Amino acid sequence: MRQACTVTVDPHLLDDLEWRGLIAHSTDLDALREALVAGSVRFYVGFDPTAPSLHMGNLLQILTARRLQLAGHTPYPLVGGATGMIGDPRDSGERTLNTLDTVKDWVDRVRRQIEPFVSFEGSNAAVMVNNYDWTASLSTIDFLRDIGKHFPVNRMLARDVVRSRLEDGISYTEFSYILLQSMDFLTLYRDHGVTLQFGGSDQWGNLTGGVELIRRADGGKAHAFATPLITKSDGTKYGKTAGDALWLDAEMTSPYAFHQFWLNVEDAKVGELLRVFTFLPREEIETLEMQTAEQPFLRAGQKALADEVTTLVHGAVETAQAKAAAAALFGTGDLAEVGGGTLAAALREAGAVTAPLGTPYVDLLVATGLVKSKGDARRTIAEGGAYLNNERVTDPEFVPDGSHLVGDSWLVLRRGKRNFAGVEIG
RNA sequence: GGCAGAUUGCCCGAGCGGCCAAUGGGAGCGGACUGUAAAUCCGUCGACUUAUGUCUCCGAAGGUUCGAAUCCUUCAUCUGCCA
Repeated sequence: MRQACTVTVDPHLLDDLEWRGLIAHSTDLDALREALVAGSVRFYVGFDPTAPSLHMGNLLQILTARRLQLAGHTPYPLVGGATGMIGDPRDSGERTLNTLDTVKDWVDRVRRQIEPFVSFEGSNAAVMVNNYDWTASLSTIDFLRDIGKHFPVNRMLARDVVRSRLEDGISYTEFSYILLQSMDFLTLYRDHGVTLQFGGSDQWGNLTGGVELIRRADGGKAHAFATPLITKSDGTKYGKTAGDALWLDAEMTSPYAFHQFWLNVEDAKVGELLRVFTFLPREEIETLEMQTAEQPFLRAGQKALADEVTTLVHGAVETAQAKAAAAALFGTGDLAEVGGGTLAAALREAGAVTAPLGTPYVDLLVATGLVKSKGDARRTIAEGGAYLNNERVTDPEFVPDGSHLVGDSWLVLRRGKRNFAGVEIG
């Protein structure tokens, strides 16, 4: 057997996953439980390079992989060099294909983002794989004979995603995606003894496709489970609208913005998010949930959540800086009383630009990116949503002068309640 | 290949020669309330400008007209039916 016997596995892993609500669907749960207790299970979870960075939804999978590894199992994180070329079908319609160069670049970036979350050492060291390696050279004939033969089209057509697309159309390319992902599982099963795959609940069809392929092709037994889709309490996705996706890349979503995102999570979701996105133990999470219910204004749950997740993704140093920045900007005290160094750091964290003294306030708003045009800036002022140094600005012609500087050379701009940006005069 | 229909601002969707920067809904943004929450209410939502002005815009390019998102031609893409 290829199972590593030197690793001790945590027998309570599945209970913990269930308590955290991480198992939305699964194949035979008892069989999975048995396997997870018997020894180190080799498992895989795939990430398609659909953007230059992974996002919040992917983080859930990465952390789940980490949980499994910490419990003694062996991760095979997969980057979709091949599947990323094809595109998973989605309800919103046919995807635009990316070029090979783009996909390759994104594959590298995605791989580097996953690496810090798993360990590549020890007897259950992670093994990074790329499905391009066994897919690129595959011949069409082999693919159709060895893989395609096991997929009844009537069943493929019955899948929800496919059915919803039949009206508007779906290309053969996207229709075939499930074959590629299923083949990945089969390949990893054959070559590496991987017997478990998990993914988001939208991947359920693809997950079971692989399990079934292993059964049909090799008569093998494999497992799969799907993690839940995390939505806001009104049922909509987080970061669904363009622009405000929560990226793991610090260049795309600053650690400050990342920390703020978690801090602003709605009360009703804090418990769920703590269970899913942090490694805090059960008792601690239950205490935080209780505090959130009884004294919601303290936002103890949100604070713990923001600190934990930001530390996981960006490290303790960045987290401390994000917190310090928030404390300086949202603090009740006078901005002038915040130390110059602290203020400067806070503003750089929140976003800062430089401009000469005498620049009209409207232009400063545009320069910081708080508004997207001068018209937008004037509108915001008219709506009463524009502030300088925490005081509302009502005059659209306002031009800050030397008397407005705080922390030596800074102007603190704010739009609405919580969007800050700094301007360094120089 | 033939015939028919579609393509509207971030999304969905009205408009079918002037009153259209373009109804309505959603998302977003701001205000009030509060806790950097949810719900609710109000406002806002192309750009420049801040004027009762200019520019860009209704798949793309041409054309008809005093005037086009609206009519015509060609092209592109999608859908359906027939080969």
